[in-house]
Amino acid sequence: MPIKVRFPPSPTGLLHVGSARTALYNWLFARHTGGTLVLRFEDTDRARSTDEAIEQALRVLEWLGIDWDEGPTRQSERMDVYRETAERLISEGKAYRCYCTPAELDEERTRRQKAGEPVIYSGRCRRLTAVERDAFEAEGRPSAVRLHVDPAGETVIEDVVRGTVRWENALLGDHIILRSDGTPTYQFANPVDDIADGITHVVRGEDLLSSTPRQLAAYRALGAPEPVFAHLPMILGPDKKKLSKRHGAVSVEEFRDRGYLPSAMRNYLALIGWSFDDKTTVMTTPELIERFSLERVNTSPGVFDPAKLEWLNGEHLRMLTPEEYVRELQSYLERVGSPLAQHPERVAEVAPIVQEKLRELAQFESFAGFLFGPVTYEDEAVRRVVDDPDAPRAVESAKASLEALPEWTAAAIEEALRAACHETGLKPRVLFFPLRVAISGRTVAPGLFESLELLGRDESLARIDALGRKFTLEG
RNA sequence: GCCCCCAUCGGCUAGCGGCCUAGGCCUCCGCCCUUUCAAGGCGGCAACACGGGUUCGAAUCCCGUUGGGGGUACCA
Repeated sequence: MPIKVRFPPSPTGLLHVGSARTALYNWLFARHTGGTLVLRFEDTDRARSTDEAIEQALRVLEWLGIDWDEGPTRQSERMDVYRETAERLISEGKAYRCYCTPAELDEERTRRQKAGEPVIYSGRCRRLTAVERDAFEAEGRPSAVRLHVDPAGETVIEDVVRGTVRWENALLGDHIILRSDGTPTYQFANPVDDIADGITHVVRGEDLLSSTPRQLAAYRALGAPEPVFAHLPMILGPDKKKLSKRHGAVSVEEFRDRGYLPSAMRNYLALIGWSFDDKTTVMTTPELIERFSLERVNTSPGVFDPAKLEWLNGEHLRMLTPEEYVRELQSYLERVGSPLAQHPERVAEVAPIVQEKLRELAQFESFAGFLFGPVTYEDEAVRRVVDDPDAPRAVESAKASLEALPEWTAAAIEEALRAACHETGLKPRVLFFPLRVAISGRTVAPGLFESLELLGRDESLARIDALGRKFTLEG
């Protein structure tokens, strides 16, 4: 039987890395097996669902390169289906109307809680006589619809990642499938759609494991074949708590905006809860698709580690061809509205000398901005030069050799500067450091010789002069 | 309270009874690359939660404890 999976986010907030990982696993599984992926928005909670959230989710999926084969559908457009299905269940005696008020339900809950009993619905309204029911209706009492869950026996699943998991049916209670306003609950809309869509594998977060028996009760009531379940371990914040907005950088778009590559994000996300073997870390997306399997998903929750993502992004940045790198960099600069985006030719010239160092494209502006316009000096960098007794000599000698240079290329510059080292007896690190600060204003920058070449002779010498004046003034 | 899940270095993980004096990656710390450095190379610190079993033999299997997580909604 062909495999069919789905990713059904509820558009009630930002799609964070946890949901993105779930989407990714479904996608990898579908692509690996040649199956089908369905995208569905579960927006039955009208109060909390927003169009903005849907648009955001779509943007994230597009950026991540996760495409789908069917949908996106919206549950809010299928309200009549859920209602009709619930009605049918009522007429078949598998569901019933419940007239209990929130206050009554609340009271029952606290009473059971105190008594140390499982907190489930008593099933009181299931036993209502026709007369009692008519009375409630006449009274105009609102009613919800509950699914009658047979308390006998147990519900057992063979979870692909967790193995056998079982629940006593007596501990389930009759849950609500249709609210009193006529809208379906997740416990109902979700299985109804999964059945309608012919979903064969339900791959989702572990937070949904406990709700599985309730959904399976719906499958049974509807006489549908059960899907295979795979509950993925949760992704936790650094405090080992469930991921939330409180944890800062967990919104996928935030990483996109800092210049992360989708391929790096996919690689990193794939590695929380899954591994290929004991050695492989860096993987391209085709490799991920080729190697992914639900059987190798592990059971324990994982902490989201931005540091490793950052490292991995550097790896993926370096895997790009020079041409690809320029394209990524230029489009990144445009997307974030960087002024440097105005100079695509310059970006193309500079890109090769930063590719080996950057971990995030967002670092580009501070790392290479000095090649686009005037320098701004970091206090720290200037101070270190001013405090260096050898600096004046270094600058003077370097300046002399550079001025005499017939040809302004990185190779010639390197040769001249190394000769200057030899003449002055200064170590390269000592002689080069003030030059780096002079042209870039920073202690951390791309390669010195390449930077000088790109900057041009006049500008380079002007900056070296400017720094020289700085320490005749301050030193 | 009740139900379910989980438990290897600071983090991600490998390990599915002997190959483990526990391997890889990130982080951190050193050293090297007669150029800073966030790049590269080399090296180092660092873990089987605890207690009982089972077994010739347990990180691996079973039970319990502890700890963490999730659910227990007319949220998803």
